[in-house]
Amino acid sequence: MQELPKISDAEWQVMKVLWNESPLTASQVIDELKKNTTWSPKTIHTLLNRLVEKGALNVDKDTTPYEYCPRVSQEECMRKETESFLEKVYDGSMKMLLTSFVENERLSPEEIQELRRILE
Amino acid sequence: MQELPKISDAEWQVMKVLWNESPLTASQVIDELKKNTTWSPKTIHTLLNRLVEKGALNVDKDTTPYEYCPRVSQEECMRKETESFLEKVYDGSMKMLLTSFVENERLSPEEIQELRRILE
DNA sequence: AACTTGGGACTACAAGTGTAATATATAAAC
DNA sequence: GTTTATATATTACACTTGTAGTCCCAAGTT
Repeated sequence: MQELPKISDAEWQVMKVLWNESPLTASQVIDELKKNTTWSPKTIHTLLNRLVEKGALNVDKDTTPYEYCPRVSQEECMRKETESFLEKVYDGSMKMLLTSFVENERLSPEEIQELRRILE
Repeated sequence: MQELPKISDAEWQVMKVLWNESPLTASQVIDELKKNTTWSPKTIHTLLNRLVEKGALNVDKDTTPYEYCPRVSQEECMRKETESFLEKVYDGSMKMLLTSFVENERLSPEEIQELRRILE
């Protein structure tokens, strides 16, 4: 696959909406984001456009209004973000992350159970 | 405790040096970072100063040369970074993170063993 | 004492980000 | 068809970040 563009924090929220369901028009994205943010519609337009410029979204200009959909896979973006986060904060060590998570008691017993199940 | 300042990617590398050992002079930090980066000493000075402005580092100006040491704990910064990363990428779900990590087979069997041990 | 050098202060500067406002084109309503 | 709303494009603007460069001064060097 191609280069993964760098997606900023605010942009991630937009991408998540479209990864969840697409294609969507700008207004649909705006409606969806109203639930979790206080962003002005203009702001969301800006973010959509930036994401298109970056190659993270595709815009279909043949429809009216335009429709947007992701051009990069959520899995890959997650992978890349996770990697750079782990590298930055935990020197790339998932073990350290989990350790500090457990030590800080940020997991309920049920969650720990679930995690162990995942590791089977 | 006080507000945790926002520490950028490059700044994290500087902080890690000082979390590892402090106080250190700028030149000592520079020497240490030479191992992992190609940054000019000037760049590192800038980063040190920014971190002082942000309140992440303390500088002792009574010594010559100045000595720097962290004012914020690594644990807290890790916690905060982890939280916002998890929120941004995995909707706050450690379970999703671990799941996708396992599914992508980014863990060796030994690592999985270790992780399970941690979860005891 | 003059000269050089390393440290520190201040300055630079473009790209990226958060957060929009304004202007224009187009479609819907009347 | 003209007005009105809506969608799209263009512009704004301060702050952060990466990445240094320049200027000045005190401490050693000759």
